[in-house]
Amino acid sequence: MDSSLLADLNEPQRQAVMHTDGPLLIFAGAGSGKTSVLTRRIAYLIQQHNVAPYNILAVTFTNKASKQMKERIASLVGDMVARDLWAGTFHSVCARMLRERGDEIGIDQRFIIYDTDDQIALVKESLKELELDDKTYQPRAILSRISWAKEKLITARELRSRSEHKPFDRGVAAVYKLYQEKLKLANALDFDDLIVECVSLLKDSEAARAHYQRRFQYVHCDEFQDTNKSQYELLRLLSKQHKNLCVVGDDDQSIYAFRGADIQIILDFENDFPDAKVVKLEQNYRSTKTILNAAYHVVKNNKDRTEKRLWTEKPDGEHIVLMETPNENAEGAAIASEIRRLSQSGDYQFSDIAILYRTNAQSRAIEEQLYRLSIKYKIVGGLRFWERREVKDIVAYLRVTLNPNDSVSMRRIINVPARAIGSTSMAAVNQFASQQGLTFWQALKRCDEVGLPARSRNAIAGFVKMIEYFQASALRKSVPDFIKDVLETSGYLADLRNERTEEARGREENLGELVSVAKQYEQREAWQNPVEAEDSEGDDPFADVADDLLTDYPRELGSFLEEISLVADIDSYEEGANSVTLMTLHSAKGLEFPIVLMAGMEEGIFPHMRSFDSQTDLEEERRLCYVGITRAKERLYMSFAETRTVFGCTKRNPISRYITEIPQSLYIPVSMRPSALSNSIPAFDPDTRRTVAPPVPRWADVSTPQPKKLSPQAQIDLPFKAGDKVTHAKFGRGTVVQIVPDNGDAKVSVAFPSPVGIKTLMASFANLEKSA
DNA sequence: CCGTGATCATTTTTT
DNA sequence: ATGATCACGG
Repeated sequence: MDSSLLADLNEPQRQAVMHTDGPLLIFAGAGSGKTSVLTRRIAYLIQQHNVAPYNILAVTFTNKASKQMKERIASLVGDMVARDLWAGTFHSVCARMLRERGDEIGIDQRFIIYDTDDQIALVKESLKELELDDKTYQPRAILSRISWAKEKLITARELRSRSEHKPFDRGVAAVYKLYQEKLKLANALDFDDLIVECVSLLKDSEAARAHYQRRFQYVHCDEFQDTNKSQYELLRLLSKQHKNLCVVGDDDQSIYAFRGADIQIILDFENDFPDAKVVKLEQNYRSTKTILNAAYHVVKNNKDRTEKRLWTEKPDGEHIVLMETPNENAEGAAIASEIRRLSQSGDYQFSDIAILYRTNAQSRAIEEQLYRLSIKYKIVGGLRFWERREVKDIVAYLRVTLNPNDSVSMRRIINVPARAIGSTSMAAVNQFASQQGLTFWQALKRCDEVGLPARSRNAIAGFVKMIEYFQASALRKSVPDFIKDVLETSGYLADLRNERTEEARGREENLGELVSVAKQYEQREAWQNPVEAEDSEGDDPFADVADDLLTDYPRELGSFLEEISLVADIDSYEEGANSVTLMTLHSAKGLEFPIVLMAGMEEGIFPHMRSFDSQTDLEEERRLCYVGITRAKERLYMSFAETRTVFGCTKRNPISRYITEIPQSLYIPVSMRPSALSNSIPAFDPDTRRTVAPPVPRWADVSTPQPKKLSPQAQIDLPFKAGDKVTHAKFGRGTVVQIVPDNGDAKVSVAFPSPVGIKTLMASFANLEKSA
């Protein structure tokens, strides 16, 4: 067994695996086999050192990463053994510890988790109560400040005391305080609280501290460069007794400073743990020399990094292709046609290809062009399922059923669908509640005592009755059945059906999807978590909550809600289906693809405008670029558009500075544009931030040779010409009258039968299909 | 109380 | 461009 665990490891990797006792810092460059080392190390502990899996903790940032880790460890040591290993995200680990032991610091273990929308709602409420103006105190800004404080373990009180000369922080501190009270009242914790409260638990409860410190003989943390102060504190507390803290990270891939990740933590680790062993993994097993070279030349421009350079035994590989296009539609078209070419060559499948961009908004133009060429794609992120209105509404019903004191969810649904409980009634009930010192829910139940017209009182009484019915229903029904019950009984579905719009149809479908998600959950749980499962990472977060707390408590519903509170976009990403993957550069971290296309390599897009005035932010963006480049195994494309329409107005962006940092010998510029300007590729002048012609233009032709003057049709690849019959989704069949080129797109005039008449449509939006 | 229309701000990244 | 919020009138 020993030999198989260590067999195919290189020397530093082997050292990392075999250094079991004492703190260990592994600098793991991109593609250096980091996950492999981490999983082998854990397997090694179990098999060679007879450590019980129960005594090992592995923390990651995404569910996907932890799931993957569990699977890989299971394949090394067997399912039954791996079951007892505790592997999860920071948030899920903390949530679980708080469910087990939260009562020791006064947390009701049935707490629910508030997401960003809920948080915003709560901040708005607080602002109103404090009579603070939401223009000077924008809820988002307040919230991010509160979050900033929590990540640094700064309490409302501390924030206030250090805000002497900072009027904004004074306001924030006031909101922070009230916000926390409201959370408490709703028996809710926000994302940051999960960590913060867990740290409190370990600090303030002797018993809990002793329990967990004894238990966790070995603590591991993946993506350590992304940890913030509170998370680091948690790791230190957990590993304090046995002092076996193993962290893996890469300062060059730190891209989450905006949400509190502190790169300094990994850089200071050796100071905090003077006896730490440090291992550097610098051999890359993923990318070609060209790609690695490019990545290095970009990231080396950062000042705040430890110098290191990855190397590989792989060949030089293909040149990077740099594509210039007139606008974002043409960029999408160029990407799409290149993807088609690659797949037709037979060397690559769609699933080998990823398109990465800085912001989600960029995906639309690309999607349209992929769709045009019938290239299958899937998107990670963007409009998320769990954030859709209808889904959130129904989830709010579930939450209220579980916990009627969840004020945010209550407000959300009390009049959705409309049941004649408007703001006047709400205000009255609210006032009554604070007068009598009641919760909102208690006040609702006693609405007869509120001075309201009978009509309103009846409406409220009906609502209260409905919720009470749901509470009973939840106890005897399975989660999916219960959700169906809610959909019907609340009238939500009926309301939706009445709308008879395309949009409502879509919403209805999403709700159907919600039911099937619940079904899947139910099946998975039943299969994975036989009733006795005690400490298996079987994901019933209520497994350890004292039984007396749970009488009359629909625990299945509770754990379902927990699971869906902690999902990330990337968690739903699965390899397999043969389609191109589109996602943000952030989501791409940790993944790899034979072919990567990075779109929108322009100043203002990437680096994003918002980072222009901060050196730190620009360096973070640069690391993001590094992450993007190093996702590629074989071929890398970068594209930029000469003009781009953002917020409805068209801008001209200079080429990204990061491209200019890549040695010219590594890439081949390609112009997808017929205009005269295309004779020179713009180069970035760091002084003026403008593009200038390079000294020696080096041109290669596009894969399919382009004529000097491209007809607009060919340029955007329209499958029809004047005189052809086409079909439009709304207007039906018509005849193309005229095609006028329009800056990489085309205006197409189509004659439809009356009463529609002649319409002029933008080709890229109209989705015209040629018909016989 | 509810729906409509106007105005407005918004878009970086996410557990 | 799109979506959210707000003011007004039914």
